Amino acid sequence: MTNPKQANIYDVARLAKVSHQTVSRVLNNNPSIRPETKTRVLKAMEALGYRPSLAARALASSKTNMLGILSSNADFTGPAAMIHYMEAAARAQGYFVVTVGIDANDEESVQSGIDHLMNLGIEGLALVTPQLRAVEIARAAVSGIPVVTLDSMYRMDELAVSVDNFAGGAAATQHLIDLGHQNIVHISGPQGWFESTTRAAGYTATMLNANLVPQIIDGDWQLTTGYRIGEKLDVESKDITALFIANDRMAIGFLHAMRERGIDVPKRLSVIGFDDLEETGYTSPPLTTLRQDFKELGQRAMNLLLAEIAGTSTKKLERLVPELVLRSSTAATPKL
Amino acid sequence: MTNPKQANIYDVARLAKVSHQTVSRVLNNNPSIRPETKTRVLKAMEALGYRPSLAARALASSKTNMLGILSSNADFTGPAAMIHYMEAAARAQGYFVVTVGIDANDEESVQSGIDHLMNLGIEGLALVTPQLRAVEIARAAVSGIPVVTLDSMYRMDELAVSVDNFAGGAAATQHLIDLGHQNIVHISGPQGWFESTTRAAGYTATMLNANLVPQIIDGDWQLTTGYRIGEKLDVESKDITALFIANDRMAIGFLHAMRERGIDVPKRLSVIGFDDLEETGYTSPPLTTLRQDFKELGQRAMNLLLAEIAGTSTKKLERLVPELVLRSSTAATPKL
DNA sequence: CCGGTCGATGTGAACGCTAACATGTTAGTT
DNA sequence: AACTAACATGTTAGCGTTCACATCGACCGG
Repeated sequence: MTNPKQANIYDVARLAKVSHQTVSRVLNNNPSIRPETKTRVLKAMEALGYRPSLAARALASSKTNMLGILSSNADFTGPAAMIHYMEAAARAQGYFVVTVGIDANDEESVQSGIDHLMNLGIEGLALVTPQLRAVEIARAAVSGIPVVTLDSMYRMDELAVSVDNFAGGAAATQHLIDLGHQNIVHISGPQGWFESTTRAAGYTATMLNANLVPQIIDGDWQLTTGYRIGEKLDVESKDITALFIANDRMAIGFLHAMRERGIDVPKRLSVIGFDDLEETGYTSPPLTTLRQDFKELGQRAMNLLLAEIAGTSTKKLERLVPELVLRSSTAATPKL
Repeated sequence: MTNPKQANIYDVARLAKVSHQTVSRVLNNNPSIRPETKTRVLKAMEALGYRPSLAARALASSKTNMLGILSSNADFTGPAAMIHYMEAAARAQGYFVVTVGIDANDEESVQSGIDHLMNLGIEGLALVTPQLRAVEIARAAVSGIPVVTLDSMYRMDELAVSVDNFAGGAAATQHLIDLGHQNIVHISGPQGWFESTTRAAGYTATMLNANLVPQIIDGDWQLTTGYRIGEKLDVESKDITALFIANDRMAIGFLHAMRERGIDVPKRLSVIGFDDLEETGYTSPPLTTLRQDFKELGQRAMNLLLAEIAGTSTKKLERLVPELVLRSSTAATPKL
């Protein structure tokens, strides 16, 4: 278990009776090397327990093999799954992923996070920060390396992968309209988030298109906020029959308030959420919602970034359409 | 925006009219350097937009400034929060954190994850893998650097931070006993997990201590499993009045089943969970549970690791006691 | 007023690799 | 049989730091 000094490329070369450069060639899969020589070198490496020094490699080739992920701390579930799959995709191609968590509302925090990563010499960056402002700051602070944004608006000149939140918002709204609802309220996410504004836009467009009046209540993704809005929402006098709530966490809180108030979901009131958290299959009633595929999202984002780094990039944008998951929180309007 | 070649230490030296070594000294806060010279160098760096090359540094000093986190993919919420705070703590001390996600049930996956990190030359490793087997493999595959385990069993010779799951299991059980329950069932986590066995042990010890008979049903952390167990649990003929469920996700599923079956929680049946997920405040009824402080856990683990690396380590073990959060899913036994 | 010590800075080499070019060897062409 | 192309390998330098040691001046005590 003692550590008799890590072997280097010269030690391997000596043992294999070749030059260090040949060892380097084996390391880098240089094609012009005799199979016989290659095995000899490989064996020497094995025998010495040789591990190439990434630092030396990075220094000599100015390729760090490092990627950065900037991740905002809010809402752990979605991003966490995405990052998990992004890391796997990157590692499959030999890259290391350094994740930096930031407070997206604090510009200073975004800046220092980016600085940290730039000091590392990352070759590419993924932004898992759905807050508009954070993405702006980050993009401005970075230069010379490709940046992919997850869950953002579409800009043709930048790499981005995102759920089509507009389509999702529209689908949710249309689902309620199809059930006969007219008085449909939307509880949105906080301002400054891509998802908020796009989902709300999908809702608004669909409502207007059906000659209905959009009504939006500002939310902030929080479970408690869904609950509080549920506590005091004047369902009766306004005769609201359905709600599209911008995320499942708020919807869970809202459903709880309805239960407490004895308002029957879905008989009296239909509720549809967004995200398809695991627990939404087990709320009472189980929540109808829109599913986002975080795994797919993460993998595609990483592949986009890797392709751009490798210079084999063909497309810049990917867009995933969320899928309607029908459960028991929506039903035909009670007014029929 | 063009990149006229990154400045190096010699460029800075030339501009500041000092030797490159003096620049290096400024970089490393060497005390024996005149304040005047220091500012001059600092100014030169500023002017050139100088960024030290981590690769060169690592090569020359054999200090990579990298830490690894091995994280199993199951259950994103707890680990994700922990990792977030661990990264922040590490970054505060200038370290970079590379997180590798693994499938803890696949030995191959654990091995290759560790390999990846060892190739990087990490100076320390944190294991966020509550599966016994994964921790064993990881510890065996790593040598020469400190390793901290989160949520593990206590071994005096290793760094570890953990929630005192035994105490938590005991507290949950005692709470139910104090309410007058005698026929208390425990739904456990999967075998092979630290948390599973220790929580169950806390339950068993407390039951026996009160001269009650422990009854354990094997679970697996999954929400659906809680639901399925709830569907078919013979509450009536066995006259079960209370359950201690090893995590909140299963408890949420279980509560849902009770609702469907018309079994009143807590009047007929008391239920207590473990974790204090955010949504447990909004289940019906709100769930009594034990809270784990993931932030604290993550920070302490990282500080332990950093102290060990720095050689200023004083303690090896930290243990946090989970806190009982009283809500509405437990009540006095109906048989009084 | 001279050797010794300390503080501030400089010099050369080393870290472990890749890049660029050089060399030698084999085989194909005429 | 000589000439070249292509392959396989070797040689030298450099990537941007830190490390170990050398130097230089100023200050101190006897």
